Amino acid sequence: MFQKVLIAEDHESINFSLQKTLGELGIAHDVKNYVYYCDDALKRIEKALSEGNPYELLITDLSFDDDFPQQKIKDGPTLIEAARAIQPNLKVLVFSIENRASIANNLVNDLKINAFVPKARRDAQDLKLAIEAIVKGKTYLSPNLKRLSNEQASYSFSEYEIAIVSLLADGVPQKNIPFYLQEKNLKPFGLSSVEKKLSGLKTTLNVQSNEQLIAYCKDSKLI
Amino acid sequence: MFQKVLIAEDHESINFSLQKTLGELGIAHDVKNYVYYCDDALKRIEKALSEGNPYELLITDLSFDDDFPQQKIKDGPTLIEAARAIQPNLKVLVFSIENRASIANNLVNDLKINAFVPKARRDAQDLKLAIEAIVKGKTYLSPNLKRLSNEQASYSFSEYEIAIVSLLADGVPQKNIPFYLQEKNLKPFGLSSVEKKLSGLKTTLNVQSNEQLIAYCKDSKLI
DNA sequence: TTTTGCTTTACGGTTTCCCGTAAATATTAG
DNA sequence: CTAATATTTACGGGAAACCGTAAAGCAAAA
Repeated sequence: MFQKVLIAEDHESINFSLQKTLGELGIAHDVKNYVYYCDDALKRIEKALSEGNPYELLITDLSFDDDFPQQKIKDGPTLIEAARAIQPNLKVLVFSIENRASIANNLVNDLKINAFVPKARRDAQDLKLAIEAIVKGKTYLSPNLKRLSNEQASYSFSEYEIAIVSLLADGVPQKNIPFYLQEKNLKPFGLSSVEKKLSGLKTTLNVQSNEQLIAYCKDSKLI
Repeated sequence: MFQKVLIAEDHESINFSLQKTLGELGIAHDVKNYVYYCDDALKRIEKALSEGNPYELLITDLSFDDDFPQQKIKDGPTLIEAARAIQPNLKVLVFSIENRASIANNLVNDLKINAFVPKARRDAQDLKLAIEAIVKGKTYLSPNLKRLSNEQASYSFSEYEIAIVSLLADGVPQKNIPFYLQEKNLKPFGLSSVEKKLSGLKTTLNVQSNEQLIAYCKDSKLI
């Protein structure tokens, strides 16, 4: 079992229960090992590393509430990247309210996280299973993750497509979109191309109107 | 201070930390006083009442994840109504991820809840302040609630307006909306009336297109 | 350079949306 | 019951969106 684990979680109440769960796994309890800000987390990782007693596991949330003073690192993924940059062998467990399997998969693929556990019913037990799996060198994806019905069509939007849809959602008339695309150096920017792209998106996602397309994108948190 | 408090919270980890916070306030710890389902919560309230030892305070979440077996009561507001129906003097504290002041205010006005605390930084301290305020007979609205910028324009949508906007978001062409409205016995259902209503909404909310209107409604969680 | 194939843009016809006005219907007052 | 008013619906012209096709632009290969 791990001896040295760092918790980065801004919500006081969840931070508490993480401590309790670690305690039940026999992991030593030290007030210095749970922090409420990403910046503090990175500092601890640096310090522990320089002292020759590095952390073995980082448990972090994905999103952190803004607060004063402004933090340099504002979310979990950025923290993970920064931490791995100075300590590549650090294991990472993400504990988040997010429960979409696609998000978890992307984190495993892109940031090579070792486990993803959503905040949900029986999440404390879930955490224990995840930590035990990591100890054994496995990657753990919680069975509580929800594979959404629209995930089959979980078409990956390009920057170009997101730009168009965002403009629509901001109230820009379709016929004016070329102007804004050109401003952002995105091409093709012709009105015909915009029309074709929107038409193609609607076909791909099986929606009938621009309105439904916007609703879909909002639901998928694409925009 | 309260002697008998019931916790209704489906997330295991948050349930744990609530117990810890209550303990720090000197409230007795009993495994029967924290439940993971609304139905269980109501049963406990009934039982305690019939035994002549009723709960003084209910701490509940707003939304509960679905689970098997299906529960009769599926969310916090419904639980609060049901509980107050059998025990009108029960104090209620809502502890939720929701942090919009408008939602909290509506709960205070409609369901007469006694406190609202959002899950956030320092939420454990916030909970203590809330409970102490309730003990003194006060209503507590957390200072961490966010008064959104669009809240000034937080125009209250009628069932009729939500129906129209929902149809649009479902991909129904504007010209077919009259048919669906008639099916739901909503009037006026003439196409002209629909056009006027949408036009009026866009003026009121200061948006330029149907697409932006849908985006606004999704952001405000109206649909 | 020319050819070939692909991407992007332009164009035109049709449909839908938008919006002002007028007609029809419902509601209320006298 | 009639008149007055408000609400709802119908209509029509103009703008925007939609969609297929053709032209133009561009890049790689001959």
